[in-house]
Amino acid sequence: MATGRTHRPATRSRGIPEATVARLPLYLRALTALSERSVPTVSSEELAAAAGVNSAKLRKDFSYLGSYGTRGVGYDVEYLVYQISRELGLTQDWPVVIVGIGNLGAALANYGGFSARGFRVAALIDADPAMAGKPVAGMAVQHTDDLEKIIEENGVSIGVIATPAGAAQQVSERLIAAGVTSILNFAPTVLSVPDGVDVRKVDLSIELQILAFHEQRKAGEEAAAAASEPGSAVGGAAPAAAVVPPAGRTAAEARKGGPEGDVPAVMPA
Amino acid sequence: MATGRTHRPATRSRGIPEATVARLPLYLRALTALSERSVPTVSSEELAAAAGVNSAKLRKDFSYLGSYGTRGVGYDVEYLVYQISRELGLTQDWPVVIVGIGNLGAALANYGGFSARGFRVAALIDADPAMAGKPVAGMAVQHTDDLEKIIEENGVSIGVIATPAGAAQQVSERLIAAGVTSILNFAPTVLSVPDGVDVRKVDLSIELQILAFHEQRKAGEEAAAAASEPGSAVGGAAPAAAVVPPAGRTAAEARKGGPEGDVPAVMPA
DNA sequence: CAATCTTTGTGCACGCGTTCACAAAGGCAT
DNA sequence: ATGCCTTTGTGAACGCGTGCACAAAGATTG
Repeated sequence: MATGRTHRPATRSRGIPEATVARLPLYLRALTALSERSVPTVSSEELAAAAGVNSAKLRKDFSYLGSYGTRGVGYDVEYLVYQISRELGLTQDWPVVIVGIGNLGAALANYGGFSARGFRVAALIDADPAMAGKPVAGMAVQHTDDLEKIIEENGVSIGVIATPAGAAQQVSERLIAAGVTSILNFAPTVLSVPDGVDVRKVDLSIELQILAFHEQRKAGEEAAAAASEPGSAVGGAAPAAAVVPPAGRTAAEARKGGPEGDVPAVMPA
Repeated sequence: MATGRTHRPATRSRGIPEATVARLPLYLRALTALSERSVPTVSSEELAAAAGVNSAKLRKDFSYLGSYGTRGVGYDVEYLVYQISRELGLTQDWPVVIVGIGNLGAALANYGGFSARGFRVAALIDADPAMAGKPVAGMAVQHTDDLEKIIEENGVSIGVIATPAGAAQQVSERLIAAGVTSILNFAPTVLSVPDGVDVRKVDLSIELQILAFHEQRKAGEEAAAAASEPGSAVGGAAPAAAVVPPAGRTAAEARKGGPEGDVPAVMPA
């Protein structure tokens, strides 16, 4: 289609919706699996099933990248792998540093998924002098003192923070000052960074808490179906109200009931 | 406001938007920190800043839970901690099992953020017989054979999968058959589960790929600002196009150019 | 007790993302 | 070459989430 497309680059190049970008790695993974099985083409329906999304959504996502795909046939697997890789910037090599080599940092260093996708762990950095020099994932841990030097010498622009929460902000500032412009943060803190720096956060306990919310809702509905006792219906198998509300309130306490009226039941008089 | 609230429970109890639920743990963390510093009250503005969100959004989020908060003053920290904990189901104890005790599984087992939030690691399970009995995080690893028994005896409803991708689907099926209804999946695969089972996925490499996309865009814009050479502008410091497009295409290849016109430059004739 | 000041709670509008549904496009069989 | 059949690409409608802006509520001060 080298014919009628001279006016769209600006619209599309920066116009790929964030939600679509977040799904591209998913498609890429599914396509890679198909590629390894030497499947030549896939329909949007098949690929959508493999990636766990709606086929219409997948087609719209691909439409932002361009018109790859042949009507009546589907998409060429290899070609699409290449296009998505290129769009995501995976046709080049991204050196990353991991800061904070505790349990999680070590797990990340050993994680095969990084190198498989064009990411190269350039260095492991830790603040503990006792860690310095120790081999983790076949690589010697380096001390925080050399952070700036490491970033600059390796041209690192992506940093992974796996430190305790208390150290994260300071580490991020040093990383950014040294030239890092993208951060993947595993520390349970909100990082404040200047404009132009991207931060993505992964918080393991948050995910569990979201699951707990839904789990509780399921249990609550079950119980509500059996008996509609407002005081003790919530919290299926495990004993509810292991925590009592704090006593630090005075006026507000008496005034406000819980949302369902089940709080008074567990509130101390 | 204890007066006119007799018709809302149904609207609210199941009406908390998913986006709000996902932010509650964030608020909870910020509030816990304030609580430890013995701060009695916070305004929506302050709390929003601490949680890294917009204050209007925070107030709207809280409004789904009920009318906690006092106009002119703010929110009572302790009271809010309790309300959010209760809403998230953290006032009860959730036993979880971790399946797959590799680097990541071990890191999760050692992760303090779980027990701090009402989650209790009930068991560590691995398929490798050599792992069985080994202590990880002060707990003996158990073999997959006993998975069902462990789930039932401990009343586990939340499972964490940290196995290789190939084993994840089968593990999930066994977990679900044994009674688990919520799964946190770290394996890079799409799990297909029956209705009523919640799955949340965390994929470390996907997060990095999203960062790489933005990183590439930054580099591309920089380069585009300097020179507007369409063939080689993309890919700042690192050499672009380390991967060449596959040769498996015939007709489609000639027909379709890249989105910016930069594909022809790296395509083999 | 009245006036003022602070901060919540929310109605409203806007924009993004999702989904439906279908016309256009291309392969394939006859 | 023609018609049929499959699948893409996308216009349009819908719904959710976000942010603004303000009225209502309560504390506080004189």
